[in-house]
Amino acid sequence: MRRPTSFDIAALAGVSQPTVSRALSGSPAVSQATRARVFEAAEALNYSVDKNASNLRRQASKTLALLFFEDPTPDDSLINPFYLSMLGSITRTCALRGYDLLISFQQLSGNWHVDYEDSRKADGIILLGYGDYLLYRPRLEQLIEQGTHFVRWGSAQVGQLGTTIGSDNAQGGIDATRHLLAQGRRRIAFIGTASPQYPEFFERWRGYVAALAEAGIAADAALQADAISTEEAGHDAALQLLAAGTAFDAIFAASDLIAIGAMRALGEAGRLVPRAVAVVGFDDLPAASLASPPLTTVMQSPRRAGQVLVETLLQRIEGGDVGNAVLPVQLVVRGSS
Amino acid sequence: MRRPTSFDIAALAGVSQPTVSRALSGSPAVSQATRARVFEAAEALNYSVDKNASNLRRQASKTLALLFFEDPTPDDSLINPFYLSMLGSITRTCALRGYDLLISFQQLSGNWHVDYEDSRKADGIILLGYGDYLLYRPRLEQLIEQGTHFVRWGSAQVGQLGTTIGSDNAQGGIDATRHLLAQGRRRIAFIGTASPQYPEFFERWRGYVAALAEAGIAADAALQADAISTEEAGHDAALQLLAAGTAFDAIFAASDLIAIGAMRALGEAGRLVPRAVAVVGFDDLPAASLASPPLTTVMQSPRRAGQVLVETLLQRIEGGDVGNAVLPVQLVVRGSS
DNA sequence: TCATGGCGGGCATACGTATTCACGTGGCAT
DNA sequence: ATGCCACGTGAATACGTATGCCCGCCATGA
Repeated sequence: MRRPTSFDIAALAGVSQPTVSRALSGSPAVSQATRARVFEAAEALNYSVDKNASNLRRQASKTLALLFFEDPTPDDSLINPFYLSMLGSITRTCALRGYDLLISFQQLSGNWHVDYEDSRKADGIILLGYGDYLLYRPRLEQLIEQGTHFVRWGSAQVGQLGTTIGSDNAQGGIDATRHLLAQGRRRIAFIGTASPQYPEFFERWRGYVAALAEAGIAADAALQADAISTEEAGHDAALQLLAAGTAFDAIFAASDLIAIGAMRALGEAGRLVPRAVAVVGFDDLPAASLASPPLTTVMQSPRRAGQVLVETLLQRIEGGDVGNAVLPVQLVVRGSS
Repeated sequence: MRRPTSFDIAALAGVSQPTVSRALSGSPAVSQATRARVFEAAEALNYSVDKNASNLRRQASKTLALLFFEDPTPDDSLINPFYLSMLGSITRTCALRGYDLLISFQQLSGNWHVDYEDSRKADGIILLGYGDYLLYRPRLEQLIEQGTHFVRWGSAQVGQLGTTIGSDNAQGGIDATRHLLAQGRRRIAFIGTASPQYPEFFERWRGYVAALAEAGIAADAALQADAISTEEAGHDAALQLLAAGTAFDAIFAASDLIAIGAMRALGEAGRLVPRAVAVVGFDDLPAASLASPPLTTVMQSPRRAGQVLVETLLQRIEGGDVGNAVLPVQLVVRGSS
């Protein structure tokens, strides 16, 4: 049997098709009695509104698109776990607001900027992912020019393109470094990157430098090693530091994965954590508390992050002129420091 | 300026609207010259096909829906990491085949079974999640009755409802247990559940029993403790085993999270891993190799799993009559055994 | 030269819902 | 009693694309 349409419901309920539409969409222009009849008929025929037709007519899809970027590991399915844990909260918030969620993984260098909202698949876009800001920027510019509704997760500092939601990375850097200083550490290494090309890491680094300055310590370039995102990179960067021979008694890693990689390297080199080297990470991944020793880290709340992202995007879609948001972070002290 | 439609392209290219449609969708009924003109015009106006209109006309959405279930932790965003790592491969395979992916988290007890394909939001559904099969079953029955296209991840044994893709859980149980036996362990505990209500765990348990039988050992009910999915449950179950006082020299845990929880409990009780108790898990989560000691486990390939799920579903949608698939597993030996 | 056939492309219409507009009916106030 | 208004509903149409059908043109063969 053919799938029922609103006409079938209309016939069964003894009203016209438009009335069916009105009744089902909760329009106040239909009486209670009629509404009840319509619902009954819809129930009987197992009817549900055809999303495509509805979207076409209304010129809106009640759908958001979530775009993940992961440039460093293009072919693998290794998404940063922190983003994955946002996913739950994003989908839930969407559902709560009656929106569906489309999801897609993208190469940063692809031409994703001309897609989802463009073809009316989504009313707005959430951008998630670390990545080289230089690659990112021109695409953001095009999105803005097109008038696409979007929000992104990143560094919510001024001068960033588009509405951006992010953790208070600088404060996190300060908290982590102060904590290490309070433990009596003085030679604190930073593994991450101090390049503004990666604004989140850059902010964390600035917090680190600021906290050192407070204690009257100048940042030492020899105590900084580059690593982007992955456990592997953290491992290699730590090895590099060890090989360079510069003494250090603590590491502030720009992410938990980096920190875990670094701890592995320290372990291989026979340097005890936290005795010889204290380690602090950033993110509070589930893996952080499972590591050994459990990793002290700066917690970002993926739940809150996801909520704010969705709420902000919806406000933008509805024409609101909302700005960036900075979310608080919190130091979680565990065994590694 | 208004968003361009196929009529605008037609006017610019000097052809009719249907020709634009044909040209863009690659119909052979349009000449190279015309096609080129159309593409040029589309490019110039920054045109892209309106998905809603296209879907409406074609009565298909070129979209799949992915439904996650997580009954044990209903309010939290803690999805089983194994499913999350499938996500990457699922979205990639979808993209490769020109499909979009809708995603949604569901309560097992909700009425998700009357939604996505029903309202033409998706052409088919992928079901992911552990969970009580008793809750699950009636919904599956309804899906089948409705003629909805779906595949699910689970135990691909006979007697399961719907097309199911799953790992070779029984073989995994056998491999893990044989491995422990080969290490000279004789008192091997099983943490998970031996209830057919959770078919995947049940299969793993059956493999465990079979391998024991091979070695002339009868399964001892005192060496079995219940735990579903979570790290917490694994921890508690292990404590329970310890408290019961029955001696054991190895644990086969039905999942990595359980194994990690169990190792934590062992650590708290001062039982050394692997010296006093060897531990083997199941899944090969990223966290498995980060645990200490690194967890020996039965690897399921999330990449392959995602691919097979999508490919199978697409075949079903295209009318193919494909059956279940059992994916091979592989034992990964690490420090915990 | 004309018939035939094939190919490229136009015309018309279908897809199913949401919305605008207009109309009828009933109640209330004058 | 009449006029006005508000409320509930129906008729018509818009949304933008895809497709069945048909036609005209050009090339080929007799």
